[in-house]
Amino acid sequence: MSTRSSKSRRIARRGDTRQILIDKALAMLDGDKSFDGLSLRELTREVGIVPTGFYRHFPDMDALGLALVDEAFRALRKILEDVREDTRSTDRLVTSVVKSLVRHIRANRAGFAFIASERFGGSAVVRNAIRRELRLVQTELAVDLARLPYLKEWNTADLHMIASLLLNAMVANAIDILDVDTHDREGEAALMKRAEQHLRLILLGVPQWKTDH
Amino acid sequence: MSTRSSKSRRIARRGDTRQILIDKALAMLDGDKSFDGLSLRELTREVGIVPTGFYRHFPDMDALGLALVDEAFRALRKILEDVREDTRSTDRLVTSVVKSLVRHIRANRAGFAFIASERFGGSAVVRNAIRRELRLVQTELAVDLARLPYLKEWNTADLHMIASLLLNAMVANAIDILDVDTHDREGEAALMKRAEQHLRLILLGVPQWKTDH
DNA sequence: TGTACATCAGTGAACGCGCGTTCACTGATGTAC
DNA sequence: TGTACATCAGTGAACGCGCGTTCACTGATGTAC
Repeated sequence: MSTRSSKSRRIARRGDTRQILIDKALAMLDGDKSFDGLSLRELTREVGIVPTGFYRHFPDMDALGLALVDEAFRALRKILEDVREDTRSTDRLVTSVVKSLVRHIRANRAGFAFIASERFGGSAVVRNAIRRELRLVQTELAVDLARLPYLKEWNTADLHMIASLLLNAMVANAIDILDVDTHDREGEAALMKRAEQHLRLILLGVPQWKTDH
Repeated sequence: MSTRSSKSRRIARRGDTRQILIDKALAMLDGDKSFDGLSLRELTREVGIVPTGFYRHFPDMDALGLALVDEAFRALRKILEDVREDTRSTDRLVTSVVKSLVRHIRANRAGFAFIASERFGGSAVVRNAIRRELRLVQTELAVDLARLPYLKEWNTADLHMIASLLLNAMVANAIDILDVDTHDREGEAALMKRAEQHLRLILLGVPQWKTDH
C-alpha cells in the first residue's frame, strides 16, 4: 500500500495531477454523466488518488468546473483562429470552416461535449461561465465578419445577429457530429455536408438583407 | 400525523398524484438542477408523499424521465400546429411563428427548459427519448415546408436540410428567451426580434438555393 | 340502496451505501546557503 | 557539492448525511351483487 502510493507520487511530476484531474473529468463527462452527477470520490478514484487529495488542487467541485470551461474553450477558439487565417473565397471558406470544425471536434471530443451539455446543465457556476465565454466568442465572430468585403457596410446590430445565427447553427451541427459513432465515417460525412449547406444557405441570404426590419 | 395524511389522501383524486409528480419535477428542474441530480426523496418531499409512495406511480426515475419528455413535447408540438393553421404570407408567417414560440414558452417554461437541458444531459434514457422526438418534429416540419408554394419543387433531402436549420435556430433562440428574466420585457422583445431576423435571413436565402452542391 | 370485498395510494421503519469534508499525518521534492 | 529546511502532494481514519429500495402495513375509494 505505502509502496504503491509512494511510487505513484514519484511518477507524477509536480503540477501534473491538476491536469490529470481536468482530463479525466472531461473524459468521464463525455459518456453518460453530467457534471452535476459527477462525484469527487468517483473522480479521485479514477485518477488514483485518495478523495482528500482533490483539495490539494481545487477548493471544491465548482472550481474544477471553471477549469473545465477554460480547457474546453481553448479548443473552440482555435477553430476561429484557423478560419481567421483563411483568406480564400466565400465558397472555399465555408468548406474550410466545416473541415476545421470537424478536425477540432475529433481532437477535442470531450471538451465540446462538455460545453454542449453543461451550457444548460445543473451547475449554475459552470453554466454561467460557459454562457459568458460563448458571448465573447460571438463578439469575436462579429468582428471577424465585419472584415469580409460584402459585410463592410453592415451595422453592428446586424453583424451580431448574423454572428449569433452562424454560431447557433455551427454549435448545433457540432453536437450532432459529436453524437455520431466515431467509426461511422459515412454518417459523419453526411452531417458535414449538412453543416456546409446550412452555412451556405445562410450566406445566400446575406446579400439580400435589408436592415431595420 | 395520521389525520394529516388521511386528509391529503382524501383531497387528491385517484390518478392525480402521478400528474403532480410530473409537474413538480418539471418545476424543480426549471431551476438550478439537472434530472441527473434530482433525487427521488427530494421530489417526494416536495410533492408531500413519503419516498416509497413514488413507486406507486413509476417503477423508477427513468420512467418518470420518459413521462417528462412526453409532457414537454406535447407543448412543443402545439407550436407547429399553430403555425400549420396559419396560411398567411411569408412575412406575416415569420412574425406569427415567433409570437407562437414566445407564447408557448411563457405558458410552458419548465417543459422547454427540460428539453433544452436534458437533450445533452446525463441520463441516457431521457437523452435518447428527446432526440427521437426532435427527429420526429423535424420530419413533421419538413412535410409542412413541402406545402409552401416556393418550396414545392424542392427534393426531400433539401427540405430536411432547411427544416433542421430552422429548427436549430428556433431551439437556440427559444433557449435564450427562456433564460432572460421573466419580467425583463425589453430583453425578451430584443430576443424575439433577433429570432424573427434569423428566420427572415434564412428564408431570404431559400429562393437562391441550388440543390446538390 | 346496502353490503362485502378488491384495489389503490399512501405509511414508516429499516437496510446498507456512497457522499463531501475535517483532521493530523508523512515523506518526497525543490530551494537557499 | 552537501546540508537544512520549507513546501507540496498524497494518506487514511472518521463524521454525519441523504440516498434508493425492501417490506409488511393501513385505510379510503370504487365495484359487484
